Amino acid sequence: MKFSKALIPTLREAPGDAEVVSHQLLVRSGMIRKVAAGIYEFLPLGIRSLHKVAQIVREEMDKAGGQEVFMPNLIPADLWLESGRWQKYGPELLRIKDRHDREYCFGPTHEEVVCDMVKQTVHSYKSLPLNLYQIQTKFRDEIRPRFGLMRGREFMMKDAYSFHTDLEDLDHEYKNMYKTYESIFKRCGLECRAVDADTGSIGGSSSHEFMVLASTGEDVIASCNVCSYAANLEKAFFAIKQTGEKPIQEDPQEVHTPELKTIEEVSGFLKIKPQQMIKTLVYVADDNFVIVCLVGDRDVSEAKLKALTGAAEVRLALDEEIMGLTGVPTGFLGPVGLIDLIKSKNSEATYRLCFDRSLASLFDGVTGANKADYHTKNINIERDLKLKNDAQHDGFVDLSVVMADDPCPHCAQGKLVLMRGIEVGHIFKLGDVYAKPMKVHYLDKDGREKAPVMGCYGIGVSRTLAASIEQNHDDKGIIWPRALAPYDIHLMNFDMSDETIKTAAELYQLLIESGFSVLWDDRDERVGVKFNDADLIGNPLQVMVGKKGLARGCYEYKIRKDGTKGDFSCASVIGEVTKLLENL
RNA sequence: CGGGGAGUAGCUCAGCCCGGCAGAGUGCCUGCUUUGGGAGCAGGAUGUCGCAGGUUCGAAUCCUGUCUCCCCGACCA
Repeated sequence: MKFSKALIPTLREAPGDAEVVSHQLLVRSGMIRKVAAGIYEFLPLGIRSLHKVAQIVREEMDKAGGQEVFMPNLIPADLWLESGRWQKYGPELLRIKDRHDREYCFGPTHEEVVCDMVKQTVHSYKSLPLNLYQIQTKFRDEIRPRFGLMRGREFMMKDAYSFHTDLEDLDHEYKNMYKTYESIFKRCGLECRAVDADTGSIGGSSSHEFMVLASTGEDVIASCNVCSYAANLEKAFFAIKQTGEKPIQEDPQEVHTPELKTIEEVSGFLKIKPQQMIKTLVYVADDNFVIVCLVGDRDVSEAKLKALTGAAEVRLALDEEIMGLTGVPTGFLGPVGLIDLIKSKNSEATYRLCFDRSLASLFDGVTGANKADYHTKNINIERDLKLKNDAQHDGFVDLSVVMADDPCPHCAQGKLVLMRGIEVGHIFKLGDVYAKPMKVHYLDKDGREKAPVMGCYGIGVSRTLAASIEQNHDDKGIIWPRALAPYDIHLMNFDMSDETIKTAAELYQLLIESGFSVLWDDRDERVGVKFNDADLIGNPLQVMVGKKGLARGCYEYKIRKDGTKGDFSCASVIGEVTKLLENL
């Protein structure tokens, strides 16, 4: 492509609404433009790179036995009513009516449609297993789209759905997809990590996320510095430290703590560490109270709380609600005697008391005395709460967020390190949670009607593009790996003399005929302008034609990634270019 | 939805407090000069000052309403 004919509106400055570097560079390099919040158009350069990601995904999915299909993104409400998600899904689901007042939604995901497809077409175990995938635009009406392509409302996604006769076969396909995802992201040149993930509201038994490590990532992952353990913060847990401390065995003792409500205030006043305190928080999970006790310096994971209670929404209780439930002002609650207190005060309320695993290694703790302005010292879990100091005990549940340096749950030596990541892929074992309500079934060998077990596997195609830039850029612009670059070669002529232009034109033809994709900056611009645009756009290899080089019988080149410059003799250019591009 | 901020030339933004000809830089067009890392000179085009209403002789500027966008939070396969 000749630059002079191409629509490549590069910008010197990034638009003010672009916050993260991938968004800034995608806009500045003329790849995308915003049309509305979270909705972007792809210009010629952008769509080339997007297609590269899609093509890698397609090739690897096909290699893994997937079959490409294409489903509508306008989906009749009937299908979503059948699965029950029409009611369950919130305002994130964009609903629309046609001229006959029939209801539809824009597909944020396609379990319903693919189930319908399989229901209509598969009737025998002989047709299974199946892995059907599509690469298509999704729409989710996100509350707050942000960060350009990283969290758009409309975005390109590869979603795959597999159907199996049994769980064993699903396990096999899950591993197959896991490996396929590793190959896909490797081919995209991304440093990627698979982590244990929360299955969230989609349900199912097992789930991994594929995370691109980047400081601008929206997710936090915890990983072990010794073994391979890695998990999303929503799911990560830690090993219980065996402190070796023995309880002093003194009797619980009330201490006067006037107006001291927070962990910091009380621990400061009593000159103890926050780790020595038992924090007691009251949550409202849908319409029920859940009282969570955990070690003072830790935070409750609302994701884990949701998973434990099955609630759709959880929030901290208001001060009035806590007073109404317990009669104790916020800040002075403690687990000892709390249930009796609630029973006497408020027999109507539905509530639940949970102890986080972090408490399993706590001795001689301090907690609220369940009356205003008093705390209690010398609380021992085993003696005073009748819970064993042992995380395996039923009385403890996992409700806290891990912290940096927590001991790894999988190996003896490791500590957890926290880092940020961008979720580019997610794989799930779904089981029959969609197939059952959608009445998908087939006949097995014995002629019995059965529901297939399903897996589902997503890749954020447009997000992968953004993630690549987050991971590969410098202050000049994008540094594309060759696999995703819009063009292999960015050709420039240094002057507009007849000889230089003619030589450049011949080289341009030769490179194309040799199978390279070439963007030729043939504009009558100064060298600096061309270099700056070339660095901004970030194609892996720049090739320059100019009088000085030609006088030596050479073309010049620069490798975008590391700035290496050099010459190749005009005669051997194809061999040299081939060699250089092999490593880019 | 709560809190904060912004909408003025393609882009970045000034002007608004204190009402009085619509601005700068960059980009764009023309010409000349220049040409190895965002050149110089000269000339030129470009605006529903987000939208609607109000106050006023007069509104980008003051008032009211509204829409859009951004940030933080809540939310989120």
